[in-house]
Amino acid sequence: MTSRPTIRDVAAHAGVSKSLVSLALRGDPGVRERTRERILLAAEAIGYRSNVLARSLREGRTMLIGVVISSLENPYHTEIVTSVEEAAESAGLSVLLAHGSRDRGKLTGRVESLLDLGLDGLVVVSSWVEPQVLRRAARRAPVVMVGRSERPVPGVDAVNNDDEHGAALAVQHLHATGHTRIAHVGSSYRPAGLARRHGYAAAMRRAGLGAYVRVLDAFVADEGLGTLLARALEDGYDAYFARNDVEALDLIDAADHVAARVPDDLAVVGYDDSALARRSRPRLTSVQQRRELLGRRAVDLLLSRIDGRAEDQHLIMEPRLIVRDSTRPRTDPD
Amino acid sequence: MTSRPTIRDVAAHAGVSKSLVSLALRGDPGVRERTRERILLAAEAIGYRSNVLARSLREGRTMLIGVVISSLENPYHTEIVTSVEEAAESAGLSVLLAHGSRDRGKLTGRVESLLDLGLDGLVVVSSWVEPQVLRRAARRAPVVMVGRSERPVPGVDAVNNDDEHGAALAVQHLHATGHTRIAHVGSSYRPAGLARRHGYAAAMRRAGLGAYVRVLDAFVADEGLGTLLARALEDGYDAYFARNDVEALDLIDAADHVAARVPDDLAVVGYDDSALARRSRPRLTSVQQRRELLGRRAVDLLLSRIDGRAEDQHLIMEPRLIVRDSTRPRTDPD
DNA sequence: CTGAAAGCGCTTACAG
DNA sequence: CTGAAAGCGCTTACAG
Repeated sequence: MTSRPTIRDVAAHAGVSKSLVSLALRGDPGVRERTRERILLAAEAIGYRSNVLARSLREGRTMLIGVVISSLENPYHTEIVTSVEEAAESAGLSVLLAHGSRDRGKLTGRVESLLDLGLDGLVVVSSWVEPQVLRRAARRAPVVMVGRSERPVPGVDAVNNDDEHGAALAVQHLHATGHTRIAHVGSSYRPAGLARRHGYAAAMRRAGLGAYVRVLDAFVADEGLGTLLARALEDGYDAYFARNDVEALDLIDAADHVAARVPDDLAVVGYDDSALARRSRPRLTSVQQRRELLGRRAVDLLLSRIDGRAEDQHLIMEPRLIVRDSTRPRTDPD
Repeated sequence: MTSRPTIRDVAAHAGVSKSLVSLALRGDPGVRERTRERILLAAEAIGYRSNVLARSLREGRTMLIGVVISSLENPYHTEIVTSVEEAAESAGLSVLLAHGSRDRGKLTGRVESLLDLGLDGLVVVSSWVEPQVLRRAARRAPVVMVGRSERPVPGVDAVNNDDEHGAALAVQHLHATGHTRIAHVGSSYRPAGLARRHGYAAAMRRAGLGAYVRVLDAFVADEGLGTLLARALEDGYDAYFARNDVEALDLIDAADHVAARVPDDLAVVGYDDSALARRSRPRLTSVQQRRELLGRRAVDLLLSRIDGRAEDQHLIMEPRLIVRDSTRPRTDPD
């Protein structure tokens, strides 16, 4: 709280010049070991900490990257944040986190203010950031999009989960465990939701189940999920692939209300393999995105861009299926 | 990405001096309106953005505060973060968020690196930050602790939830809905957990139920919660107050395994009123901490400390009980 | 109302 | 190996 000691104070305390202190602190080989030690001790003694602002101003880079997420309430996103942080840390970068509390305008504001800080790069883990905001941002610093944006933005790198394939994994699993009437639960028209829906329909057709394609979309139907489910059950649909874990749990809840049991009466597959999936009853079979990889790759892209790469790069990561209790075990042919 | 325009570029473009640009940008009344407009237009035209680093270096304050949380996975904490942000924003401060992913050493590191950035203040929403780290931090910038730290730290302000009272609310509610054998579920020896346990025991005694005080502590007992619950049910315990929502849901899960129904066979009260409480089955009765207030007060404390307040301040906020389906409705005397 | 100057704390050539 | 100097981009007195 009392005014912070500077390099000049260290110099005075160690009886050397200002610049020598700087050299010693950053381990320049041209400083005699004994001198260096004396300086380090002096710094320690007066509680000196390098002023990051001043250094950044001088160096022209901050060693800071920003991460933007829509909301802290989405565990899938926060896990990606953690993996970005780990990768950043091992590259010597610190991470500043900003979120928009599900508010698009606020999100834009947070992006701008992060950039005003003079970040070295930005990782966006939110499909809600508008393309033109991304575009503008990319003119100020390298930007990597994790997940889909509303549309591809030139100048912005991306690392994506293969949502079509994730949906296919779910459909294949349900099919292999004896189901044919497999419905999709999803009321989102965001990029990821759409990709999963398309992936579902395509996988159904590939499995020869095109005739059974059915989407429970509470938004379009303007009916409760419970009503939609009851009707689907009547029609013999005993398997459901939900757009994410939350919708999967909502479905299980609805099933409970009509006394249908999971997985005996209906099988359910979620998406995201979130903490919810692991702790729900029954534990949820779910498509898992490789979060730790997504984060690491995002930082890689940032670093190579900072190093001067000019062309855009888009990475696609393959998800995998985690089987738990909300679907039947695989039926061995006998 | 091309080198950022500076105040000097704006000056050249508008045909005025560097300092005039600065004055105009910050709305100094001594600049003629027409001139100011011309300068603003010039800034706009060349895409000028003030360099926050340079300004902070000059001004000696960053208008940035840091918020530290243990982990992004705790929704109770992230909601406080959001409320801190809102309060900070209306005071013209930006928030930098750091978390420790449940790792104590990492948490310390994050605190240090935030402070190295020259923050104007720090809000700590984690009981895991060590007292000596808090102490050291408080010498560098104002620090406010939200929630309990392991012990009070001189120089650090605090805003707390009244956990003893929260526990009492739970006990009173269970008692008022016809229960007398009320057990506590909690295996945490962190500050908040201890306070809730003490509050529970005290409230039981005040209600004349001291003889029924019983704690299901899977950690000390070194037995599964299921076993502890089964035994308690045998002993007639039909009401449970859990240290937090997660433990409450674990209990409901355990009850399910022994085919005991909530709230018919046993009533359950959680703590935190997290998103989990709202979406579980049955919806959980839970003690709610006033998150939005906690955040606002924390920022108030920071601001008054920045303004020079010297003495420490500790605020205590009262929680309230949110009644849902995991406890019986209040029994009207008839 | 306007311009030249100093300085925030740091790092990096550049002479010694 | 060491010291004096310039400059990162900004703001604020201080003269005009």
